[in-house]
Amino acid sequence: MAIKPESTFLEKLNPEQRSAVRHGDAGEISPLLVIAGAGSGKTNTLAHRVAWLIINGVDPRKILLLTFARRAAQEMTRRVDSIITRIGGSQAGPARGSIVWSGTFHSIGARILREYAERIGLNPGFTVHDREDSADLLNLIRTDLGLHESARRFPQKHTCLAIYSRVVNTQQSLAQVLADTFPWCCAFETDLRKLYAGYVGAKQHQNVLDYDDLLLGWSTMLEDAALAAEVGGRFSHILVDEYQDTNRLQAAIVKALRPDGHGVTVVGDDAQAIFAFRGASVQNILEFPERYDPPARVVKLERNYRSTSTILAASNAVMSRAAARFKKDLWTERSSDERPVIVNVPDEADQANFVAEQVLERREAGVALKSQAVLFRASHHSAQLELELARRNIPFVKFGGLKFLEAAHIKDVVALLRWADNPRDRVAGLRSLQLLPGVGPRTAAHALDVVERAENPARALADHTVTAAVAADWRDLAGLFSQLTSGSKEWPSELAAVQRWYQPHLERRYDDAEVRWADLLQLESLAAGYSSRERFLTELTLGPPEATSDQAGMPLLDEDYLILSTIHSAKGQEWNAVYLLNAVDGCIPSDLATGSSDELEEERRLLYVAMTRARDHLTIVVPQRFYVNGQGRGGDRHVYASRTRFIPDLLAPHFEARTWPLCTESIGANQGKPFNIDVAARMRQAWG
DNA sequence: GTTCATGCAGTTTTT
DNA sequence: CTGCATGAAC
Repeated sequence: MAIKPESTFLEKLNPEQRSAVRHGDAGEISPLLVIAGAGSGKTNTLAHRVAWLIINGVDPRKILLLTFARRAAQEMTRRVDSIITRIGGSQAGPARGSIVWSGTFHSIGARILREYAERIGLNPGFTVHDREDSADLLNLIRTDLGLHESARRFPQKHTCLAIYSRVVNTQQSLAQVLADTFPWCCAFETDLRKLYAGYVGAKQHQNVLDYDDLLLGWSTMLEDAALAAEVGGRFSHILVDEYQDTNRLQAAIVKALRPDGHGVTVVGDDAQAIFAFRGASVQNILEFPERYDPPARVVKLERNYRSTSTILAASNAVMSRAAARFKKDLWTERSSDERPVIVNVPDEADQANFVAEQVLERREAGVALKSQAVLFRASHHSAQLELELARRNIPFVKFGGLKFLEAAHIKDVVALLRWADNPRDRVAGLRSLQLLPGVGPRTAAHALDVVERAENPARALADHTVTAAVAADWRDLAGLFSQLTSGSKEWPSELAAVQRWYQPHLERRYDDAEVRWADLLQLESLAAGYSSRERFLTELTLGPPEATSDQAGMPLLDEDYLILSTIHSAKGQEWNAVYLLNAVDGCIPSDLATGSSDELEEERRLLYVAMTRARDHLTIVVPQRFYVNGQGRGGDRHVYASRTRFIPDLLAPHFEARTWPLCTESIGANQGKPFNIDVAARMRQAWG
């Protein structure tokens, strides 16, 4: 059934890739597992498979493409479209349409739940809470239940949420999760159980869902076999990217949509599993083949197109000391004499200097800033570098870490929109009301009690009596709220109205109001890209803009800028030159993650992921001294570090060792030697 | 009831 | 350094 001209578009693929793309052509009904090593053209293969299906007559509306991150989803649809227009367009006929069902598990879950809401006992107008909102709601419940008054200190709201989330995503019991992952919270099991029961009740009462509910609700509705068949029947093909980072709940969803696995393709690399903290289980991919009958066919992509042979050799060497289950031998034809470099620098300040200098040097040599990336384990590791870059006027964009949306002022504005969207959303309401001077938790809570029960929330808010001191501000807010709930204003001018109202509060609350105002303008231009308030709010929580940059806001797209990214956010990407910061024990592996051997193995994979992002140049920076938070109070907060344990001396031949600053002049050369001047003595002399 | 001052504790990675 | 809880002052 394959048509001739189409085969030519597969010619650029290697035999394994081609075989993955064409799986099913001969009528195979088994699912497909593609084990795709780093840089092996995974995205390209998956995109070609989708394109191949479409060109061969599969309705693009019946393809479900689940990816891990939003960025990956967009990239995938873009590539499928481009392949189809380039190759298939002429003979495949027009109006093939694009992939409709493409996104993260969470965003697709939200869509499905909204669509089926009425049939499964949900209110389709639900709003989605992000992690911060969920933690705040948990905190409210915790206070209501009086749990904060326990003799021992109750776990923090974020910890409570993390435990809850893990229970949901791993489908384990609370007791088990506490014992395995949060042993220090075991004593609170009973109270936590109460807390979670209250939390679930509150969410339902307020008509909000958290991230976990999007998966849990989706999975639960599929427990009904008839409904599962109906939903599953909407898709002839289900493709999952980054399968190694799915959790049990997600695996259950895929299985329930297609119990026999026919038409299911999952792609991943067990060596790059780095999201266990989120409940992901590498067992998912390891056990995938046997979970189906007939078992999945396994195709391995082992040819690496990205990195030079030396970078690949070093990365493989790091991984060779791990117990990988799908054995792969990555190889490449890109030979090179340049080994990855390990640079020893005195401390983090030097690290920042060194990287800034190297980056500029490479740019002089013709490598654009955009083709260079600095990677690090934890978001704050780049703090010093960010200062140094700003000082030298080197533009950069940072991925990972604090999101644009997590900034207090953005949350303020969004909270009001969300509250208007769903007046029962208590977290949003409390936040909005407390923006008014003189309104604290008590006043806000009382008002909300009234508003949420009212037939007409806007009216109730306006009629609510408050002390004279806040009456004027209250009236303004109530007026705005009524405008928002009545829908008298179009999107996005609704947002503009909110901003106008918010501006004086912003100026009162923050010293750096100007910088924050610029962010709000940013938000406004972002908002223009969405068709309605509801879409804006949902999509914003499920797929927030990923980058934050310095105060100037995102550099213009045509500008050149350096990439700063956490290793986690760097997944799936590649750059010509990669610098890895803080390759020391305590950072990689993080000293918070050395508890179990599983955690340790994940840290090793993290290093592997970082190293394999590099095409031509890889520089690993090892500061001899680095700053540690919360180390012995009063004592020296710097610690002498040693190179990460994942690169032991044994692996030294794979790297070139360097020290920086190289040839220290004046100051450096004399380091430690006393100069011929005693400043203290001279100062004393000045006074007699 | 709100706000401010104080002290103490925790501090990764993301949908 | 920040966030959170507590208690005292407005």
